Amino acid sequence: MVEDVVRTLGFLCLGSRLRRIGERLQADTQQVIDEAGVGIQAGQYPFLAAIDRAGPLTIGELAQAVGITQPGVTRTIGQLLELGFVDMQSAPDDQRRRLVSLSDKGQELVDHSKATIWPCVAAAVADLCGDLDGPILEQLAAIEDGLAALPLIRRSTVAGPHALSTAQ
Amino acid sequence: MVEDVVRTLGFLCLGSRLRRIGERLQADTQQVIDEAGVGIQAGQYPFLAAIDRAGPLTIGELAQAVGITQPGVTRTIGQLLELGFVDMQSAPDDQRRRLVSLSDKGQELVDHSKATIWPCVAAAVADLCGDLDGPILEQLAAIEDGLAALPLIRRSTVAGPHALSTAQ
DNA sequence: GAATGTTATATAACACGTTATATATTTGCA
DNA sequence: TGCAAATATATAACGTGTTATATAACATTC
Repeated sequence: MVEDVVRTLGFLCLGSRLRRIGERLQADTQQVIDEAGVGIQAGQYPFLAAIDRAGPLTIGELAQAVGITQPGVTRTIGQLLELGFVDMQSAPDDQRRRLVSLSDKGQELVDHSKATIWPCVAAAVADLCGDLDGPILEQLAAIEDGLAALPLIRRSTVAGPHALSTAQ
Repeated sequence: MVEDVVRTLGFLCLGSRLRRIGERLQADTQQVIDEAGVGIQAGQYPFLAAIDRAGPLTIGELAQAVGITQPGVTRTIGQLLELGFVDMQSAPDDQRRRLVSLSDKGQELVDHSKATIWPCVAAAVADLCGDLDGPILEQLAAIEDGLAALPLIRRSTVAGPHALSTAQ
């Protein structure tokens, strides 16, 4: 077995390491979402949550809210438009701004998710790292080891269309 | 100003958040590398470091060492081959395996980096988060705030070809 | 020892972030 | 008023991760 250099190098590779763990966590979260039978990508949720919390937002405001650049927002909102979860219209006072709002279908998805998937994911992640403390490198090691020992989806129980096949 | 939903949602968006911080850290690290006049990508360093530490490694071993999937390794090693930092040859006993080793130029780069860039990056990251403690969400908030207050490159001092322009 | 399965790497297609730049609208000032 | 600058979004090109699959070499089994 080859040593994990990214872990060994510590602070020097912290960027790579955070990315790597984030990708792993998002992939695991995606499993929970798929399990619940919701046809959406994990990375699209923050956009819907932002609009749900703040009301209709422009592309630029969404970029601030979600913390990515404007072209990334434009693309993801394009997908959510295709999927019918959001609507977009020009702001009446400024034709450059596009106001993005939740469609009925989008609001339903958010309401359903708030009641089922989101608490489960949050609880599973909290189970993974909620009690951790101490230096960040040690916590990250614990998170990686924890995910290897028991993936996120095994730490959550979502009631959904496929619940029977996964309930233990 | 719009609220940062990814931060607000806490454990629910931890994956997105780790990715986002990791990307930011890597981009900041890239600035330090560029400043030092080394023509390499931040994400390529762990590959060189792995071979430096363990000796020649196969594609599969590199995937383990760096913690990404095999196609990702194949691509990055292709780039490092183009750049002349590594050599690749089939293993004598098993023609399927490709042994990747540091070229003279690659070994020089690693030796130089070990003496200059790497300690600076590690020190800058340690300055950012070395003294942190407590729950991970709080530490992540401190890291994001810290980067916004003083980017990584302002926390490091690299002696390099452009040192004059950046020394304070 | 030829067929079959397994393993290691390469390639293709895609996801989703970035930077750089184009376009459309609004703002501000001579 | 009309034109230059600023702002908001869209688009293009790229980086780097993923999964799925193809290919080549080795291992096994009858």
